[in-house]
Amino acid sequence: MTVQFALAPTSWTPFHKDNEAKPALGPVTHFDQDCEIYGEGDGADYYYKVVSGMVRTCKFFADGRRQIDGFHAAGDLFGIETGGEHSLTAEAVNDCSIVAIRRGNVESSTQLLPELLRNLGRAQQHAVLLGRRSAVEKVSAFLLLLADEAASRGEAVITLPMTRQDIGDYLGLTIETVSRTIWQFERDDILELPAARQIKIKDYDALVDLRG
Amino acid sequence: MTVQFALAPTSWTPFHKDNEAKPALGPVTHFDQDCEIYGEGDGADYYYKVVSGMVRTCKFFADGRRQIDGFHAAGDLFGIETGGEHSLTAEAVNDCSIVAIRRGNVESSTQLLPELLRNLGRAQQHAVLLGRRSAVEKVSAFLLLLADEAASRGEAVITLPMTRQDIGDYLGLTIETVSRTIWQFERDDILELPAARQIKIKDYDALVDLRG
DNA sequence: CGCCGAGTTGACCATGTTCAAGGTGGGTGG
DNA sequence: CCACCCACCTTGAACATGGTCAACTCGGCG
Repeated sequence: MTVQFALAPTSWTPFHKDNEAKPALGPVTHFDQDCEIYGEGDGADYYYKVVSGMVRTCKFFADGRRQIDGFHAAGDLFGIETGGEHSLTAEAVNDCSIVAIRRGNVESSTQLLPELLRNLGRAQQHAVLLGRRSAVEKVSAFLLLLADEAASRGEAVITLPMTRQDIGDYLGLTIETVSRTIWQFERDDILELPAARQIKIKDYDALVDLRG
Repeated sequence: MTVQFALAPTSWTPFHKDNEAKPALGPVTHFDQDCEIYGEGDGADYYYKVVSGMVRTCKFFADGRRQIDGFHAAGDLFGIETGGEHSLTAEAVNDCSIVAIRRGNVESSTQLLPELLRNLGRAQQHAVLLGRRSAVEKVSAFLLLLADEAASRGEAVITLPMTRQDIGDYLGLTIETVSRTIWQFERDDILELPAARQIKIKDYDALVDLRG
């Protein structure tokens, strides 16, 4: 793994040089897998947009546990904070390209709003997913999310960018439970697993049922 | 319980008649305890602001389980949605007064933004609280939230507006577990319970420790 | 006084965690 | 091209946390 530093605000250069009321964009920066994009407590002068690849935002606890707050795919905005510093850590799930956007442009508010609403809706959905739901419900809900995304890209098979550990930390489950649950789905002829990181859904409706 | 209907959009009348660029406000409406303010699937033409009392937004499942997404106190905005309809149900935790604000005023965006950011931050915190945390960690985190709010109002004792069931559904725990955990805290001299709905924190630091 | 809903307490049990071992596959170097 | 290695994943068995079910207490209100 190549060590890389987070986007340095000092190296920021405007992308749009005309008078359009567009947000000030930094250069597209590449991050290798598992690289930190920003850390908890870093100044939140910029927010970020995924160009390609996938980013996870997460919280680390003193005992080493980790809660993944969300996965962000191409087009998603992340790192939008209420205070002056980031409350989560952002890392590259796989190799990815990111654009930094300078915060504080009031004129960008109207463009920001829809993205912000989307993030809020997702965060709420995530909370609903985590509370008082069984492993089967959590995993099937997660797979359905991925399936819908894949379908919207016209893909019939889900290719997982993230590890079982990532999934577990997102769903509040151990890797063992995630593994067992997925295996159970395969046994029940709901899924097909051509490879470890590939999932083909054979019985979509069954998953919808199991989600609860 | 008096049955009351949700704010009827048809009965909306402007509150501000001058030319100020303020959001169009509906009248302040009162809701009795446990009344529904809006339901999942209702049109989201308005969002709402709590004037007094407390509101819970929650998701109901087919099997009767309920996940509370958040509690909203005086001054809080709720019901801000990404789509055309509400994805959650809003109910009055206790008797409360609510103002409806018409959605779609572009000029209100800049006023909406900070509230939206706050809601996003809270939702993220909530997700972190729900995933892979023990009952002790969840309850202590919840009590600390309440304690800080109470302290900001200059109150030394927390007065709970919500039932144990509400707390359980917020934290993803059963009422029994909530009850046992709080009782354990009292036993450990961390809390004092003058009444069922009153909590005095005796050892704040211990709670911070337990929160993890 | 008795009822009723909210809360507490106890005993048992199920789900998911923990710990431990074994498998698999992609990449690297001989 | 094959052997090895390592990270990732899978599988199994014991265990613990919190859920379930049930009984009981408490306090407010008719």
